[in-house]
Amino acid sequence: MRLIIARCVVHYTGRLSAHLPEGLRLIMVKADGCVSVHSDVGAYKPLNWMNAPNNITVSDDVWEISNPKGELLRIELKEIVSDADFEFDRHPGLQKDGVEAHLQELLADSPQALGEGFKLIRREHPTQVGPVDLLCTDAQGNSVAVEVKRRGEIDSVEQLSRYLEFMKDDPQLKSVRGMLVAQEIRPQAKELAKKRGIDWLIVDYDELRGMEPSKPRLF
Amino acid sequence: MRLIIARCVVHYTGRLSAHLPEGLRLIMVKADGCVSVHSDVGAYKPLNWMNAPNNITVSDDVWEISNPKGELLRIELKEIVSDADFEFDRHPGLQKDGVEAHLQELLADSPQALGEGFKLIRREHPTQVGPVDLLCTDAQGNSVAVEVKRRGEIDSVEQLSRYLEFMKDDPQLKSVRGMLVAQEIRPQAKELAKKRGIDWLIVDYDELRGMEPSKPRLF
DNA sequence: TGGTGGATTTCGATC
DNA sequence: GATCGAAGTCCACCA
Repeated sequence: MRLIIARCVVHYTGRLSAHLPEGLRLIMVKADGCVSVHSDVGAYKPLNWMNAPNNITVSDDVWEISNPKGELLRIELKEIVSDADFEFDRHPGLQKDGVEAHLQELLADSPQALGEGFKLIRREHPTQVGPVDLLCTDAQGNSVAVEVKRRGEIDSVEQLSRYLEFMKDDPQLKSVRGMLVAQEIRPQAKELAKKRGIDWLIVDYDELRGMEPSKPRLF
Repeated sequence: MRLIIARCVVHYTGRLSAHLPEGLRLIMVKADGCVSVHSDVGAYKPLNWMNAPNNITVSDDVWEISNPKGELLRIELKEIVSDADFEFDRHPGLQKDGVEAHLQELLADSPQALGEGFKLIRREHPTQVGPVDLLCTDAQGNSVAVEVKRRGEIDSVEQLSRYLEFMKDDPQLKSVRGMLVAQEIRPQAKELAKKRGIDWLIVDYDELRGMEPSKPRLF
């Protein structure tokens, strides 16, 4: 990884045009050819960037980074304050816990959290327009298509609506209804769900993790 | 901006849990207290990060960065390869050109670009599920709900469909129809629009910029 | 290779 | 502070 602190002017043309007037910034060049320009504010987003694969040409104090999509990043170096290169070992992967997949897993283990008498029929139930997260039956034995999200938004309701549109034609299923389950649901998503006759439920991740599974797990 | 190259172990707990085993990485600490951890791959995303505002406590070789939302980033420094600090001037802003807001503005100025006899009723017309970008009338005086996008995709059609779903219940509006306007529209979005009876129109940004406004602007 | 859906999305505007 | 939509979103997965 090469780290350059330099006074520079930056231009990007591609999906839009963006221009940075002269100023002191960090230019980061990674082992895979990625280039990013950082200011001294904001942890996440660089001011400008070019993801790999890139073609980098350097002539005098002008860098031109281009990619096959026709995007171009042009960096004019006015004054270099620092220039350092470091050799990194291959990065060991990042381990994550608590994302949607895990939430779905917990609910599959404890379908009673969705409602009394709920039973899991199967996970990732296929439809013509994609898999439904959880297919359950309620206490009355009617089918319930469950869409699991970390955060429920309007798109989640749309997605579930599409599934239901197709599932209602499935003679195997008995009067299927939809349920959006998330740790948090936006008001507009609730509005739309209501209009579409879709139930919604807020669940607590930590609470779920502490629940007794309806069936003991194998590990 | 402080740049540390170090062999380190990182843990994040907050919206989820994430763990990085020991490895050589870049730790970036910005003037506003933002902290990010970068590997040598990928321009855009840090492996871990904490956006401002943060509380940073350092004891020996362990950094603990916490924020008011209860998130915690813990960095255990095993070996420091490099540690450098730089003073940046205040960042001059990034200028962007060609984004959706600007496109909407141009179309509001020149509604005739949408069709002969088109007139603007208002921008950001509210519905229960969000505001419609432009509400116009066509030459016949019928309402047209216009969704403006840089790039029209399936979601854009879904979004416009939702608006229409609610607008059709509005007695104020006369036989409202929808129109998707973008610099580029995906084939699948055109398909879906056609199926939904929604018109679509490709507009040229530079051409629009050169158009005579239907009403002169005040600046 | 293109489409789809998730993300510690982030970011900005608006209420 | 909450909410909502855009983003040069990025990214992984899968057909």
